[in-house]
Amino acid sequence: MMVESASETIRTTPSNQNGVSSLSSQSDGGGGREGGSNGDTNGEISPVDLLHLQQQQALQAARQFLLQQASGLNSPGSNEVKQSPVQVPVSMAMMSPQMITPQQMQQILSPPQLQALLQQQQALMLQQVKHTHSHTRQLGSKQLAFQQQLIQMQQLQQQHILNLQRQGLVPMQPTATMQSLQQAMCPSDLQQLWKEVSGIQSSEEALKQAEGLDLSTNSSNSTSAFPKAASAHIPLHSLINGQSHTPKRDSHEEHVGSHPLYGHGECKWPGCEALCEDMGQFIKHLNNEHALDDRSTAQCRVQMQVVQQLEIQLAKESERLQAMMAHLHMRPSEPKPFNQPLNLASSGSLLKRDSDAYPEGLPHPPTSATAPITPLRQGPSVISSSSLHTHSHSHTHGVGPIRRRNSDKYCTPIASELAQNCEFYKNADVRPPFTYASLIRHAILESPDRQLTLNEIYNWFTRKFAYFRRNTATWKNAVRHNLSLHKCFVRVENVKGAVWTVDEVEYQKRRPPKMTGSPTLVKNMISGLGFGSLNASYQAALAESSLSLLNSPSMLSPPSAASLNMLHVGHDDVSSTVEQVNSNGSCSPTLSPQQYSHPVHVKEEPTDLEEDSRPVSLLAGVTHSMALPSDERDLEEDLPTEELE
DNA sequence: TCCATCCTAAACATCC
DNA sequence: GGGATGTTTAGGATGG
Repeated sequence: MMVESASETIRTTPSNQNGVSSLSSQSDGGGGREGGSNGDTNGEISPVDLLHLQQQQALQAARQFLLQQASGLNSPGSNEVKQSPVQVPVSMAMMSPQMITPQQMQQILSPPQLQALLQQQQALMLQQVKHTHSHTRQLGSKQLAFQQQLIQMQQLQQQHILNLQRQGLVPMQPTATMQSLQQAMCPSDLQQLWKEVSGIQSSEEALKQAEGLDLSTNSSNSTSAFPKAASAHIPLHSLINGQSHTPKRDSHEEHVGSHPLYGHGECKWPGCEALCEDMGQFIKHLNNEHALDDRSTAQCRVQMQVVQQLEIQLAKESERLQAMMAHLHMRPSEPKPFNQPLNLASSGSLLKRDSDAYPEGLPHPPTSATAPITPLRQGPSVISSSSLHTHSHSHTHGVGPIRRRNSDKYCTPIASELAQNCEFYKNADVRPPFTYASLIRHAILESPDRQLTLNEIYNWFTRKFAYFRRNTATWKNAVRHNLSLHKCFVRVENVKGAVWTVDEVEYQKRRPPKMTGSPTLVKNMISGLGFGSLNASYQAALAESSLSLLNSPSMLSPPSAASLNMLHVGHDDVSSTVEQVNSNGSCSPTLSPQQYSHPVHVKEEPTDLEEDSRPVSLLAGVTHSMALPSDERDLEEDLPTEELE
């Protein structure tokens, strides 16, 4: 909406055609970059760039508007403010604080433009003053400018302007102009105004202007950004009282050696900048020049409103930042396998899926067997890479797999994913977003004995994933290849033949660090960063990264039931841990301590140094990880190796 | 660009 | 001999 408005406004200026073409091409729903005039036809435009572009065009619109305003004001013999041919609402939309920061407005407002705008408002205020203060002398231009700024900082309370409009004195356009200027006025502008005003304005006038700003005259403005109790509606006597304490406080702070109004050898009173050699001189200056009088009171009041305005601006900017972050972290165009209707198990999960952040009706991954796809996890990696390109490299042979390696990269909780999407993966020809190694490991750890024959691994794959019910030669070869290649998979011979087990130590060795930093940092990232849009699985992984530390007996109290629940479904590593806990706690019907120690025979004893580094033997390496106390195991499994050391 | 990781393909060996 | 299993190598792709 704002983009379109910008285009409309900018179209009035041929010099802005560049901005129009590029912006309109982006505002038409992603119709491409065929505009081409901006020279950005080959590169991808990031959302940040788009925002920047929009703001630049907004600035162009604002400049155009101001120029037209100035030209209208400069028309000779014009006593009334002319109605600009520019579409005012459009321009105002462009100049809203959501589009232009005060700094940018300061940059675009050249002195003549600002002067023209002020002159326009001077004319308005002149009539206002004539009406409301008939006894008042004609004010100088700087006084008027000051008064206008006062009014602008109160958002030009509508009641006040409506009164003028009823008198036919003020058209709508200047109202919007002042509002926008007020929104865009930066502290330096105000400082300059202060400087202009402070030297000439009498105390009486300042007081009158301040009185005129009282919100009591604008009480009908329900949308006023200034809380009455917090800013302009503060009774004057209270201000005076507050001011009366200033010298006493100053004398106190003199001993301290610092003063908020004193810095770099000069007075920081708004618009003053008087040079003071030392604090004593400054205090003297403060008491003399900025003593309790009407002018200081008015200035103080204005300063309050400046602060208010900045706070409002900050709130708006923060809101915009939130929106930007939300947008950048959530790409609606991404395939969202976790939003599948088949995601039956997730409904009751404690893990809140990021589907909440999506509007209804977004495309879901196909479930047909004709187009295997690889669901991508929603996580940091997606933001940086997967969202910008398809991430769907497809080989020309065989299964046509799509690369996926995020499970290991970010320690995707397979147990959580499978638990919540098991039906989906069973029925849909969707490649699971896990590596072969992680799938094999999960299959093995999921088995009652934590050991599987190759054929049982095959069966697990085909049973769990529809994707692996075809092209068996390819993925079975890959499974065998992974079993042999990775040292974390240990071939063990038992009475039934060769089985495969998992050496967790080795598995953790080959896993990249999931999250560096202190647990506090991780926890703060989860809780404080506001990444509600992040995939809950990733959040769970993060949480587990910290919980694994927090669960340490020396670190924290036992995890809550919710935490345990999350752990159980949230991470393959941790789920195995929980299983272990359950087995030791006689909650699991599948595992017993005896089963861990059932006789198996190592077929091939390792001989190289690396293998010798394993605990005792291959079997010992397996049993080592399984026999660890749960807390230790948590630490070992969930922490990067460097955190363990 | 380099490197680590992952995936796929393929060759080869061994065992049943 | 054939199939299953296991090992190894090679090459391409991807991402840090």
